[in-house]
Amino acid sequence: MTELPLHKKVYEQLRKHITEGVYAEGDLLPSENELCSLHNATRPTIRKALDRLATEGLITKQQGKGSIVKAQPKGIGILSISSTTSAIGKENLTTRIIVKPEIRNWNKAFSFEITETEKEVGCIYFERLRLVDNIPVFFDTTMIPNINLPRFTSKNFENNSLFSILREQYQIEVTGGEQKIQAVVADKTLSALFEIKTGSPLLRLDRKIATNKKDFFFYSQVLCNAREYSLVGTF
Amino acid sequence: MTELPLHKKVYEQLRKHITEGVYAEGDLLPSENELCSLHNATRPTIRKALDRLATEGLITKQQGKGSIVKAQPKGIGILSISSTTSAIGKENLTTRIIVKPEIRNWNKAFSFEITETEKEVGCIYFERLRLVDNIPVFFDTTMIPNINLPRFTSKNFENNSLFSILREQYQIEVTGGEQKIQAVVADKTLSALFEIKTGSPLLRLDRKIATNKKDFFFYSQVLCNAREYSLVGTF
DNA sequence: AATCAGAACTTGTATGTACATGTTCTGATT
DNA sequence: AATCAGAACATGTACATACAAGTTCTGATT
Repeated sequence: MTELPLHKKVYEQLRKHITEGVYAEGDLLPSENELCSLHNATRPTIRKALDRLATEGLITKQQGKGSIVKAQPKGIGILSISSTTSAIGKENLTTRIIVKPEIRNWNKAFSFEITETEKEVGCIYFERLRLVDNIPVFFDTTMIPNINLPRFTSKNFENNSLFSILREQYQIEVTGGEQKIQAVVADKTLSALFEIKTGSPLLRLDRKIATNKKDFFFYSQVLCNAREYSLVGTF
Repeated sequence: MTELPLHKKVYEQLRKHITEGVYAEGDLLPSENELCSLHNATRPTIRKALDRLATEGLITKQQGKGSIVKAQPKGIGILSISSTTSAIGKENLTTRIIVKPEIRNWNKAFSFEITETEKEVGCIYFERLRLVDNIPVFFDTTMIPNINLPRFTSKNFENNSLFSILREQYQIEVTGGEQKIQAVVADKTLSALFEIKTGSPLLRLDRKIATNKKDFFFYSQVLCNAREYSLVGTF
């Protein structure tokens, strides 16, 4: 267990407090100097945490006034946040495994090209359906290069998020990634999964996810019925 | 004309050099110390510029090695970048005005609520079709509160981007915003505009755009035929 | 010639300081 | 009582410094 940098700890705590409602929309966060004494840190350190919150759209900063907590986007923050669980909160989210984790050969990861090494080792493949308030909202397919993940296929993804498992059991942290977004229409299979009409519009996100392990990426494709829950992001 | 902060100037210059190809994909940027002497700045200042490039996905930083220029996303970077022009480059983009700028009453800005003040002053409304290589790719509707923008409706949007006009003639800078993304299917009107079949999938982006003028937002809805050009973003 | 320790680089984290600039409150003056 | 200058406090920018930790090159030793 490596020690988290101070500015990250401060960021995590503030973020948690904001998302959990300790500070309400429109509230002022403690001033930078107050946060300094709270965390035994100096302003540059505190400011680094606040800057990140600002670029992620959780607060706005106003010179002379302070850091103001922004309205929490009502939709699904999957564009900037890394995991579905943190995007909508655990309470209403249930998961149904459609295809259990298994080893497969692969030549491409959706619309992303993969390296020769990745092709050789194959991938761990699984499909999940995520329901919000018992309505199917996401159908996601995940492909992870089959390197150094002993006993991975036997893990249970119903109650634990993929990201937690990677972090806690394999020390793999998600550091970022890229995604492509398209609109598609539901075919027979998808309309059955989402319980919608064939021809209904769906969002498709192809994501290449980067980690703290160099050259270790994994890939996921998310199909999203964004009728009730639209995807939200800040820029 | 207010002086730009040093860290922003450094950021702008590096960004320009990267997008213009002075540094190729995979190249190392000059080290932080080299950039310090280049710009007569100190490391914290330089690092602030580099950090922004990193969070925007233009570079990755590797401890002990340096700042590596990332591959420029091939798709349309509309998710993180603010204007269509900068998203795909001027060369291939042409604009067709569907509805010329005019004053209208409004009660909502697409899926965003607006304030009483905004309702009272009305909005400047216009619709544009953007073609990439002569193929219709974007259809956007813009609504701008009708405050302090003299002679705005007579401006020409075919050759100048909205963002340039706001910046150069009204000193309004875009500072950020939020957006909601949905998938929709083309109705009769849209299928005619995009020259596609009725029922084809389209992306719909509702955007609320924040500026340096406090409480001054404007709104745009972009419908996007993302079949050939998928939307790309980093996170 | 191959190996390996270490120097010389790189970025990461954190402190301390100084002054500029915008906002809010307060108290003396009117 | 209302007004307004200024104190107090907020964030914005920038400097200088120090050490930690990862990467790469180099040269002495084997």
